[in-house]
Amino acid sequence: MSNRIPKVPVNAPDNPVPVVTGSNADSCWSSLAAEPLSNYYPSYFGDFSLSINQDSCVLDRNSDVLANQIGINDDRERSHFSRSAVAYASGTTTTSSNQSVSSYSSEDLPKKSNDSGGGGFNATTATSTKVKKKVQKRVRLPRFAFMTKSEVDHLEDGYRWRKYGQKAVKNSPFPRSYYRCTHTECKVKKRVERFWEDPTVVITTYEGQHCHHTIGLTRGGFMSYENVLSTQFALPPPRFYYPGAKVQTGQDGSVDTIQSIDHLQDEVTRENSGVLAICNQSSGKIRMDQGLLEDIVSPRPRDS
DNA sequence: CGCTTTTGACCCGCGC
DNA sequence: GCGCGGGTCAAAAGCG
Repeated sequence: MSNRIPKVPVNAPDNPVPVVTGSNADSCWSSLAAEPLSNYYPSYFGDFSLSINQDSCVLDRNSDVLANQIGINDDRERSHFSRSAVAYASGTTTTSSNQSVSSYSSEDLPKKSNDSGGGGFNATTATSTKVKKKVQKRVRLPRFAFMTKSEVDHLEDGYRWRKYGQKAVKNSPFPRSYYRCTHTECKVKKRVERFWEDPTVVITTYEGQHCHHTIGLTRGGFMSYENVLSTQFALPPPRFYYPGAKVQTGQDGSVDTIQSIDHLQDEVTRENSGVLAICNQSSGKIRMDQGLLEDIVSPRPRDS
């Protein structure tokens, strides 16, 4: 991993408002492109660059490159990807083994040859580890990340997650939590951490692709956006909106401020403004407007 | 009792 | 080669 956090942000904006926004993705992207502020936080996100302007904060990689990396070849899908991506990153192979690909996780690595227990390893374990090194290959699955203004760290997204680790992050007062999907054969992982520059913002990073559907309705009764993405990773996550966020509501580029979730939902229903998902700031629940599912699931080109 | 979270130790890659 | 930091493991503790 190379996501070293710079000790001091260079030319950091005085008051960044790190929120993903923009009801019109094209204009959102163009406005960001006009003022790429990624060099404010160079390499902070490793595979990501970070773009911040007054209204938004987006983790991004070049969408075409990313589309290639995650295997979007169709122009139509690529277009959709480009329009609606919040942040994507792709995995990189970092070792030299020519064995078959495996991700660096307990599910994929050979199990320890003994179970001496604990997080510790005794001499026997160390020996077996040396053997394992020869066949071990470290690969990152495709990842995407997004930032959400939320009071709760772990946003409910319709899947069940088991926390398997927590680490202090260098130069950040906030720890990073590691979650793994509880589905038996699913290898999707997720990292959750608070943005060190703005503690009200949560950075969520998904890695991998669910091989199953969601557990259904969440406890709050909201549909997960991932429910409709469950079979295809190569689709972007929705953008998240919260009270106070600025969204472009007019064709002329006019910007409004979201007053409340209900107000936003109203706007979604009435104008089909392109808002894809709403993150309830206090509960952290992601609410899906089912009328907009088609905006998320790009129509697949059909031969017939 | 089964599942989840916590937590300290260990592994691994990378930069110096 | 060594140290640092991110990522993971797995026993113990917590919880419903």
